[in-house]
Amino acid sequence: MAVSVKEVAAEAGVSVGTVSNVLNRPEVVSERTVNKVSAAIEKLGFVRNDAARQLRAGHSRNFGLVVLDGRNPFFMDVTQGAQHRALENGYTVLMGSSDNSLTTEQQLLDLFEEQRVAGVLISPMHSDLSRLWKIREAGTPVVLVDRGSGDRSFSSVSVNDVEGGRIAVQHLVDLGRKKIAFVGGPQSIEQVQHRLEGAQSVIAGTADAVLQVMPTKQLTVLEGRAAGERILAMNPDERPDGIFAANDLLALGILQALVMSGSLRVPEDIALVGYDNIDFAQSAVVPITTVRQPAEEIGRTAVDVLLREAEAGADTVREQFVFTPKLVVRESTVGTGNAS
Amino acid sequence: MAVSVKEVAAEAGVSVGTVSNVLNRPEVVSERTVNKVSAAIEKLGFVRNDAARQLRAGHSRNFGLVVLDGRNPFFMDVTQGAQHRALENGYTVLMGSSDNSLTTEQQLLDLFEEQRVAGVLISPMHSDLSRLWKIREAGTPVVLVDRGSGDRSFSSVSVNDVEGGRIAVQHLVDLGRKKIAFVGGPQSIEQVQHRLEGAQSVIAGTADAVLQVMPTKQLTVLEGRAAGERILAMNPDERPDGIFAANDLLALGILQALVMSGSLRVPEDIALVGYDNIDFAQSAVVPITTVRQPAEEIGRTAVDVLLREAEAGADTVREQFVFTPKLVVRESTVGTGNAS
DNA sequence: TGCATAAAATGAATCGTTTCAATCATGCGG
DNA sequence: CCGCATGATTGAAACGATTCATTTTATGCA
Repeated sequence: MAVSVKEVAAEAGVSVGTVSNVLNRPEVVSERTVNKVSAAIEKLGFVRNDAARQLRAGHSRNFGLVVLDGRNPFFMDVTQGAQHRALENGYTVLMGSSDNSLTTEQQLLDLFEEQRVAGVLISPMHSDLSRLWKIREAGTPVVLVDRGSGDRSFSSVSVNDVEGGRIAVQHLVDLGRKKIAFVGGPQSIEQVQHRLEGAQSVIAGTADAVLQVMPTKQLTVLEGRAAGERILAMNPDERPDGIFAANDLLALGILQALVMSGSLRVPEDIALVGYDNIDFAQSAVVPITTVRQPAEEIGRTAVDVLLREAEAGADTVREQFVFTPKLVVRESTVGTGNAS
Repeated sequence: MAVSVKEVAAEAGVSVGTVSNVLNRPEVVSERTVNKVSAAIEKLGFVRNDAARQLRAGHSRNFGLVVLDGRNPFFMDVTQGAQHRALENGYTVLMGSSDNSLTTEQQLLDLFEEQRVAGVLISPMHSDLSRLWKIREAGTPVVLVDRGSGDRSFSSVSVNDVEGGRIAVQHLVDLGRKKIAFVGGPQSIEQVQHRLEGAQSVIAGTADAVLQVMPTKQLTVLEGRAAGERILAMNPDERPDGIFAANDLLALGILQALVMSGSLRVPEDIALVGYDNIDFAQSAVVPITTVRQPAEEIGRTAVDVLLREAEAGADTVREQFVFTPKLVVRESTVGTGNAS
């Protein structure tokens, strides 16, 4: 059923080696032969078997990408960026979502190892990177995405999350909000941890300001809604007047809860800041002030770094890219022009 | 660098065939040997080379999935559903987005062919399915996703888009809206075409009702915003009082434009219906009435069908799944309890 | 203990492509 | 017309897992 080089060779009256050369280094074979072989390929509908190719090569031309949440538009954008840059260099990207599950993360890495991916891009769930060390020792380059590598032992492309948390909460404080809530979790996610640290640093430096941490199990709209309910149920005098959500999905959920109740106005009663600047943040009930991360650029850069590591082999210099986040101010903190 | 069965065999003091048996049919090998081999595998850190495996097998354990827009949450949900069901059966899904480009669609299919995927799931861009015929003739099962197969020559898992368009516009008409606009495109996308047909059928059966078609180049928030601007710029007496957008992203964009202008209220001046029921539709400025498609179930079902086709080989009965869409009413058409 | 039979283990052949040392053809200067 | 350099082509080996016909070992029974 499947046509192989052998049959192409027979059809064109040349050897298999020549067919392979036509495929991979046409410059070393005479024009007449190229034509003959091309015609045979066309006629028989030959399609190269990638498995055989990579068996010989020892590795594939795929990169493996593990993100924390495949449904979060932020990671979709990262993926998009990575996919494009990879394609430009003749690679493809296998994307998998760990979905908050360590088991799934492991499974994906197992899969990638079996497939002998040319490199791994990962936004790891926690700080135990031992598995990633093993993978790299086996010869597969690894780049951390959206997450720095504390001791610089891995290349990484990330955003300064502490700074992001800082500017978010500084913005709230500048608006006169003193009772701030940080909504986010799990703490095991380093990004969440860092954003919280940034928030705390602002509070520490501001008189009268207090921060209460409201943990969530995940970074989803649903969890956000639950957090919103909790805020609504609070005693009015302990209720925050400013909320910093660890990402936009949470913020969206919180906003939904608040708006649906009708009893608290955003931003008048509670100002809300999210994180990521996903497209949907600006089309929310109340457009959400957020901290922008250059998602596509992160994806592109990560692939660039990976390509360099793959090129250089074992003795690579690790690269640390850290982007600086930017505040995007919208109505969820400053209100609309007409409504006070 | 890479450990192969041969080395495992040496370490365990058995033959390569036995190692393979331990890996694939442990029931035929004695318990003692299984233990020896397992220990060797553990010790050497052996990871099966999938390329070699699938070279022998003749095909991989991957399915290829081509969606129209990888950033549309609807397709993300379809992908998620497909991925889960595939994983349950020991397969993985390679997802690619054709991004409105025929060339990209072709490239993805080329890639999938080279990778010898075990099956193709595709939401094709247009009605020329000749390429898909070829793929199937080469022995790879193909299932159409979110799109029926006119002549039933392919298995398909889809939603009745004509019905979807019908209930959307019927809803608008029931609310007394007579000047309806259909926003969507390109027409080459069959889903768009069908939703429009459904809309037209309602209009045809309703006295005084008129439908104007506002074509878009893509189904994105950005295009939606542009369409919204066009509506704002219209002469008030030719402006529609009801809009049916071909998907939620467009609806979101339209809503943004209308709300930002401040001169037209939704739903009082213009009622708006979207399509897909993506999560973000309900957290929009004005929560959007929409037509729900069971995205994850579509993905899951598509994989089920593909598995059956792969199982059955050439002489398969084609299956046509058609889900019925459901209207989800929100404030963008009926207003809030308190306002009006 | 011997023998028939079942269970377990073996290893060579296979999948399709790429690589590379070896061979063959071509053209050119002398 | 020969020798040689250059270019073109060849074909066998290799990649690593799986398969299966064959051989070896174990088990049960008389």
